[in-house]
Amino acid sequence: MVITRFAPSPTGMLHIGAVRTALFSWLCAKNQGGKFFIRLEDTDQDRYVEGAGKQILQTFDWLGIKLDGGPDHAELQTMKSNEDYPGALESGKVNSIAGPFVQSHRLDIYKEHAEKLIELGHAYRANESSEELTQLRQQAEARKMDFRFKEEMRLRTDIKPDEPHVVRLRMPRTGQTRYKDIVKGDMTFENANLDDPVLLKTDGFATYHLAAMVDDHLMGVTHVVRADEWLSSTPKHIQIYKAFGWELPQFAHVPNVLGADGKKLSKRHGAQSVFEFRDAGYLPEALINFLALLGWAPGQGDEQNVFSIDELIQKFSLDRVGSSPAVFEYAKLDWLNDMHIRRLEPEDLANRLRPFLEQAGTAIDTPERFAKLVQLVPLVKERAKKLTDAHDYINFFFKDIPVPPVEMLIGPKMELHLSLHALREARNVLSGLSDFNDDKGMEQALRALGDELKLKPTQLFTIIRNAVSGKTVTPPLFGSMAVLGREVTLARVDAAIARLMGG
RNA sequence: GCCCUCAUCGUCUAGUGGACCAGGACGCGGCCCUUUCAAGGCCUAAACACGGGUUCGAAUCCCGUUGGGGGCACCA
Repeated sequence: MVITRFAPSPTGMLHIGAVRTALFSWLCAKNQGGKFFIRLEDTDQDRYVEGAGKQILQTFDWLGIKLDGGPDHAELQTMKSNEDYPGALESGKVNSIAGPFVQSHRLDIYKEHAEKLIELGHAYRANESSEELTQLRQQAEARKMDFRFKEEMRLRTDIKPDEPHVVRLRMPRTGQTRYKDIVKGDMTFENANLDDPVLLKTDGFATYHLAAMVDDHLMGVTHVVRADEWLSSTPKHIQIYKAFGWELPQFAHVPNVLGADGKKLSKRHGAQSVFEFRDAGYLPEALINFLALLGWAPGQGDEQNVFSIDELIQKFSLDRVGSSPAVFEYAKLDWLNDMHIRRLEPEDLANRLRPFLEQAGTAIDTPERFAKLVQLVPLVKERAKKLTDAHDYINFFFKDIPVPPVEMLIGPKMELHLSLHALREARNVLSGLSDFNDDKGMEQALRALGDELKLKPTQLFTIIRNAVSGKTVTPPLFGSMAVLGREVTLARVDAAIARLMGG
């Protein structure tokens, strides 16, 4: 059984690059029919940011990523600040992965394991002050040497368990640590280049190195999928596993996501959190599709670009993840968003559009209005790249429009009186229509009128469009009038005729 | 400074020694279609970072250079 995890620290908004790492981790598990869970790594009390845990859970909710394990209400409520979130799992797990999933709830476990390592001779207690260590490091640097803990520091046994101290891993000083990374390939590290990491801090909290390894082992993680920045500490982690005599998981270090300038993604590159993408009108399906393509491609002659989430799960594999950093570019995201918008069923799209329309000032607050929206959806889905684009196309269906100014009602290369005449004739045709819902019939009739008046389609239709919508850019005219209905359409045409007569 | 790592069109990528004068997608430009805006169809431009090897033959293997990214904490 494949088990993967995403283990962020609640130190702020989940970065879009981190989301991609999480996505790969999740896809890896789901592709194998495995499990995926979230663990909150809140072992650094100083960096903790209130509300971050909640936001992380919310992020996965919005993305539609279901967890097989994660912090539950009880755990969330007892975090440094109450992080409870309605969408959290009831019991912390749905698939028998052992919790708790918040590291501050597992302090005893880490302590116990640190002691075990001391017993085994793979770790030791130390109590140099950070000032002392800083000084030693500076001295080493001054002599252009790499700082290493001295042997006498690594062999102390005089520190009592009850006095303040840290526990450090005693790394091997010779030989190499090797492993095969799923994305980076064969890795070799000279142990001589590595120093002893702190496992347990003076405050009793474990560091990442200890906590994450102990948890991954205890929780049965088979594939450690994490960001590139962990690559160089992997040999330390492998030594921890070895010290315990545990079977090694597979490691996969996924490369960073870069901004358009080739630098690591940061605030000045625009959107950071998925919430910003959500608010900008992106679909979770599109974001996931886009993120998946950042570093992964199906390959083997498969040139598909647009993937549903299920297709991604089916085709994804970690060993096809590239090992070089990828640049985040909005153009393709926008295109994918467009593609995914079109794939949605009308009702589904209408529901997703609703909050954006309401925010833009068009309330969809009655069943009638919603039904109208659903009717409209086919007319706008090809035109909207983002959910925020729809409002401009559809607002004139939901509210009264001011009578357009005279200039707008004069057709291209036409005179006022001719435009007026054309509009009157159009009104006659429209009012004579037996079935106003039949946009094809409507089109036929109006085209016939255009021929009769010796007007180009553009000329006639521009006048009608502007009169009926008050806009120069709209969804297809005939479908629009059909949705607008006979009454409203004719009223607007009449108002336009009156305006032209006045002018 | 030291360690690790990466390098194909502007961007995401396919490519695992001959099938590659390098394929796809986005974007760009053009044409067609067209009631506006889109969409769609067709077409064009656009890349193997550089220098050395190895080999009959290299985008693919090796070495170096350059450039990018990451790491070197009682942070994760």
